[in-house]
Amino acid sequence: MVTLEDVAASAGVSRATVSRVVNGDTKVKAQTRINVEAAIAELGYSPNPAARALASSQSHTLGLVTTSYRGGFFGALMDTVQSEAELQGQQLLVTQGRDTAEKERSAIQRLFNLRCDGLVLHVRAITDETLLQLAELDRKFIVLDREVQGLEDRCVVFDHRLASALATQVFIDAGHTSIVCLHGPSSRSSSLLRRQGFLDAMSNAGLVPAAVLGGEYDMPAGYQLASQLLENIRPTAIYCCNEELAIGAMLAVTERGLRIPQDISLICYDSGERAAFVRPAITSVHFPITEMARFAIRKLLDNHCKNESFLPEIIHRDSVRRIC
Amino acid sequence: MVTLEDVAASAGVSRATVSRVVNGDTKVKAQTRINVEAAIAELGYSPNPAARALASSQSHTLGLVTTSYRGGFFGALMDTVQSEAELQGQQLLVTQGRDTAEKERSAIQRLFNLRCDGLVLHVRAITDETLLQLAELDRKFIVLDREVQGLEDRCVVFDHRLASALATQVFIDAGHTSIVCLHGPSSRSSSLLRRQGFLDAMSNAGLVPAAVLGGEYDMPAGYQLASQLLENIRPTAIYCCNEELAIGAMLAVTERGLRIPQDISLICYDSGERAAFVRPAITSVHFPITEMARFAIRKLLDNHCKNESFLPEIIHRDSVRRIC
DNA sequence: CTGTTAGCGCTTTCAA
DNA sequence: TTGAAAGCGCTAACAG
Repeated sequence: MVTLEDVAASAGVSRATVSRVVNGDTKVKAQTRINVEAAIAELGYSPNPAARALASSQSHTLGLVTTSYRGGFFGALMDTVQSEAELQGQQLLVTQGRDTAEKERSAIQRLFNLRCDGLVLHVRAITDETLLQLAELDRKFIVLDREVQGLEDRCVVFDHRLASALATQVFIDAGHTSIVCLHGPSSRSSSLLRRQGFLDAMSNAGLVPAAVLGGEYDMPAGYQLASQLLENIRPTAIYCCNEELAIGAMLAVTERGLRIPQDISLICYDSGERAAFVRPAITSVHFPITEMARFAIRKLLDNHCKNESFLPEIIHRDSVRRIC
Repeated sequence: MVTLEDVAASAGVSRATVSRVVNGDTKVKAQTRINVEAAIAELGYSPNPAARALASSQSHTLGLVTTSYRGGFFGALMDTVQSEAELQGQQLLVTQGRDTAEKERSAIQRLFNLRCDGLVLHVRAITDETLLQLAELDRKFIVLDREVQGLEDRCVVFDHRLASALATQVFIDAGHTSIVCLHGPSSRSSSLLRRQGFLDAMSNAGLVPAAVLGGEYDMPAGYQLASQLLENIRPTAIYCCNEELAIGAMLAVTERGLRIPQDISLICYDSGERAAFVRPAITSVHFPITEMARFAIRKLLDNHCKNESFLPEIIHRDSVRRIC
């Protein structure tokens, strides 16, 4: 491997000067810079990150802790976070928490031991208290999609309850009265909030839910819940708290020879992964996780970053029928 | 941050000794080891990876280049590769190639510039030639699911053609004669091989395909191809070259009021992500990508690793009906 | 079994 | 605007 020293020798300058041009320091004579750059190109020099990290005590490495790697949601998250990190000249280390507090804690610990400059945390199991402790240790991190009391300035949040209510309102405005809600695990607060938003909108409209069923946030759950539901009742609208649930429900609905939206209307919570790509395309409330992730990275690297707020947005597609 | 030196001072030994116990060197007196370990625990010492990398010229970092982050396949790949890497005490840097040769090349370059000790490449667009050149540069890498002429010892491969033929044979053995094949993009060789395997089995059995349709490897494509198909013909069996395609096809089939497997049987190529989890569970040929990925990491770290071969396996589930 | 001693390749004062 | 020099925290011979 060619080193700074090699470049310095080849360009006839000191190592310090090469370091300056590599790091874009302005105090270098134009001609010197040109010479050095030529030497770099000729030798194919690329700085050794370890040496750089050791000397500067900055690893230029960010960490991301997620709940799991499975599901479309993760791909989108990972994609955005990494693109943004690279844009800012940082590398990214990713680790999954696998839904237990202990694993999340150790993942975070490991990433800090690896000397990450900062972490984006998309975690569920770990307690607020642990997060608070971490903050006191002066660790740099941002919490994605979770509100931690006392750490508001480090949280990038979204109003799931409002978003959910808005989505439900679409059904109500279209004249539906027999509406069911399929939601995720009660162990997740964002899941509870979505369910609550649904209930808000219903009671506001003076409506009683046809049913409210919960399970995992995956396709089989959607399929099963919807199947079980349709054995007993025949609602005109189903609201699904994520995309996987919605696709599972679609399968169950169509399997029974019912059509969407002619017989049953559908709306889901989405992160832009698949709702738009199935047929019929599903009308949804957009959960701007990618925008939020991008903002999280910016915030991590720039302390003066002003807080941004993310508003729910309804995306009208083809899965809602208007009832006269 | 506490350093080796701090630990050495606290334990009353030299830095070399601490380094020895940290690295599991055997030549340390039991009592000394205990003292040092106590000091490490007390001080909460964790080695600085940059210093370690600089001194040893080993980064303990592996790289993974994938085509994309989207789709269930990637999550599974990433999950296995990372778990295995961690098991071996390595971290993992992941980058996506995004399906262009140029991006794949630069991703690989970047990872090597970052001083990764080795790379797992799951790439499509880059040419064999480029890979060959890389090998001559003495870069350490393993190519996943692709056969490169002259680089056989660095490739972890799977016989897609055979696997696909085996899957098709299941239909044939069950008495089906009107079989269609839904395959992926013709730009991918593994996609072509799967298609070819289907044709092999059909012609072996003296059967003519009811249809052979190709498109993207995703759910919308599966939905569209199957819909279009069912407008015109009514086969008794559909073979899908991946899981997404199969789920899209299921949607189209059930939407028409047809049942699986009563009216139409289904088999798909799978990587263990979803075929087992939809209803009915889809009979499939298992593509052991996780096993292959795990092996790739081992091979990367152990040159004497003997080659392993991965055999296709049929997993019988509930989507195939026997025709008398 | 343990300590001493050079570096690894870079950044960063401090002078010049 | 440039160079000299002192580390950053660790590993790896080499002695002892």
